[in-house]
Amino acid sequence: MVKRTAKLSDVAAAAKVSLGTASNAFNRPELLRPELRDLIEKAARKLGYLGPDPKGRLLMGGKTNAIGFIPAGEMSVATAFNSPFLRKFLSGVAEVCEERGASLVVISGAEERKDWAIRNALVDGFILGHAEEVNLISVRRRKVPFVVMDLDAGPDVNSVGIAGREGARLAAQHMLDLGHRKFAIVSVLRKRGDAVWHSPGDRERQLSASYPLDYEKLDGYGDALATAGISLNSVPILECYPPSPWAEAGAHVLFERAPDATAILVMSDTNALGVLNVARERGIKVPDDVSVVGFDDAPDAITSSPPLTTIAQPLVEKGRLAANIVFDGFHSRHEIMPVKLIIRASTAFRSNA
Amino acid sequence: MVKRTAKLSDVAAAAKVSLGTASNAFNRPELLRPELRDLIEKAARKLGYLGPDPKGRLLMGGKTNAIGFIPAGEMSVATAFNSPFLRKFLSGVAEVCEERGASLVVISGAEERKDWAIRNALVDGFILGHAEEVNLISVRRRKVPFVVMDLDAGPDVNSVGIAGREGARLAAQHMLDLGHRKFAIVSVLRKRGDAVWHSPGDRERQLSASYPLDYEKLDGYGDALATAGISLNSVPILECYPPSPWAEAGAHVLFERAPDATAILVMSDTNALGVLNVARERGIKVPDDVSVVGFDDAPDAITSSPPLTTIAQPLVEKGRLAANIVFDGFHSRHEIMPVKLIIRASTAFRSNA
DNA sequence: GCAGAAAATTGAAGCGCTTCAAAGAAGGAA
DNA sequence: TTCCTTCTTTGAAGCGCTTCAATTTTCTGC
Repeated sequence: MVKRTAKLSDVAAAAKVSLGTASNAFNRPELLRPELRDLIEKAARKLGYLGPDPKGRLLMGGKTNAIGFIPAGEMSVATAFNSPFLRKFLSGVAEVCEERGASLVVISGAEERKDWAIRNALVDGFILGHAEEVNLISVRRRKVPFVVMDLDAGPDVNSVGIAGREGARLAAQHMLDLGHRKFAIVSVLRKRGDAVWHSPGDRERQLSASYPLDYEKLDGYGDALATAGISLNSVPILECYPPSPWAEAGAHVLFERAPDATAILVMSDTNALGVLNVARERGIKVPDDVSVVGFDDAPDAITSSPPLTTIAQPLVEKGRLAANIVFDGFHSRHEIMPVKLIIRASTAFRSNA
Repeated sequence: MVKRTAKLSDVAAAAKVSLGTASNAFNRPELLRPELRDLIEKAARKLGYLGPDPKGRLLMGGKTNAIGFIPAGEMSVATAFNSPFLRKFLSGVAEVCEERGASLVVISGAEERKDWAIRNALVDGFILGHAEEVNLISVRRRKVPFVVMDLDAGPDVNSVGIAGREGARLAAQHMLDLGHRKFAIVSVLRKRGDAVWHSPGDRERQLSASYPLDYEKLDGYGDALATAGISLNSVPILECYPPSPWAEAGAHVLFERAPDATAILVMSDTNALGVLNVARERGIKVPDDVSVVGFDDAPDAITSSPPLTTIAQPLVEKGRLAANIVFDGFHSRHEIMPVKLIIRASTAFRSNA
């Protein structure tokens, strides 16, 4: 005899009150006479009833009191937690969740399972790390508010991005101001894999696995270089997957194939830190021999050696904004957050060449 | 005229099939004749029906396919994401979630709201960062599997801990082996606030806001020191809240009040890194003037300068184990994970005093 | 002690879906 | 043609709770 766990109706019966009253006893106790409340509580205790099951409540048009975060592309949640960039972003999201008394659901699972998870996640809205086609479709079906990060996915889709082109322009301009003329770019490879090298000169160069934001940054670098008469097309580009040890492997490729570059423009701090480490390893002095400028201002950009010059984006604020948009149920907000150049110690005047 | 969003029964009606069949069309399509299935799909499309609402399914005894993580005590989720310790632990948890196709819910909210969140979280189980009385009660009510970290909360409660006493013993013994005889201990203050200083000599010394694990470590230090005839009671203890800038503030207190200590035993790497930073700032050379040993082997222990000697605990494995215990629905497992001494560069032979 | 207002309780109708025993159809063997 | 399988589809019973209009009880003031 498996005795089912007691439910609200059992308690109501035991206390000889109606189901509605029993419900109120737990949710709006101020509505009933104290003595009745006691009676019900007593009955509940006797039956081992532990309060309303959230599953029941939910159905009645209830909120789940949680929002979901979907990491971009094939990124695993474990990777996400380890990314300084996402960590800071997520703390912004978490702050808002906390303020609103909601929980944060990190959706995991690769490919098909992820899609299933999106369709079934018990959340009131989503933050998409980036909009993959598939996910976007599934998210749309849910008919809940959502926001896409770093990508304009259409006028009817909330998005929060940054002034990527402007940021990149600032980074490159900074290098130009320091007298640099020999550049190399490290772009972000958005899927796990070996770094991809793009030699200068090929007008049709296409990055292999990049996001729109990465192209924006490329344009921004180009904007600045153009003012000095340098064609973006003459600059080599390395696409590199940021997590360790890919960043380091990529950095080695970089130093081997572009040994004469004195200014390295990196689209992500994680990659930039990899460059710094490998430079040290190879006896290349930063910033004496080579200057490096990153992007994002991840938390460890400040503690690296040397501390990294980078383009800061307001990561925590970005997370907060995204979360608030979802909680407030907006439907077509497009926010672009400002960026700024943070000069630390990884850039210096070009040494006399 | 607000037109309610279509539900499964509408689809069934439109396709002139029973509710049950409609349900199967979406969940076990192989059960129906292909043509019927098409019919239903067509009807669904026409009505703008986007597939079964997870809320409905849930009620039918369904799993939520998610487990919840409850940060210890008053720690905010934002803080949790920024703690190197928890980050690594959580990536272990996330790995398992991913393998099992489940999501990870990070429960937030302070005090009362948190309790509400626990009672209402849509999860199949919990991992408790630490067992606070209140939370434990609420978690219990949920009648779902859960596991408590770093604390034995009773025989019927799953727990995953580490060999804290042994680890601390190793740390202190290492210092003894290096010839140190003047110690200071930095313990973990488990609530936000200024560091608390405990002078040596008071036999009744009670830490003010510490967890059982912290006392275990204290015992471990004591075990080792005893072998050298040093009484734990003669060693000053600083209790310090680990996040920045408290760690640094605490470290200043430490150096002011225990200027003659040459060996600092720190119960958390986060605090140890604070000590390292402040030492540098004050011109104290580590490990030449002072040796420091941490605990946890947080990710940044390896990149600090100098790299931190510490007691490693298998954080990722710990997260994995905890998650698996919850998913597998165990009820009284008590696991203790091993620790080991990792010698890096923050400890050295005592300089001739 | 009574009418009317205020407070407390009830009951029934869902919320949207899954499940499962049972009924119905279609197909084969005799 | 009839009986027995096997494959499909149905129907009804929940899952556990909330809500709200309607009803009943209790309280006020005179």
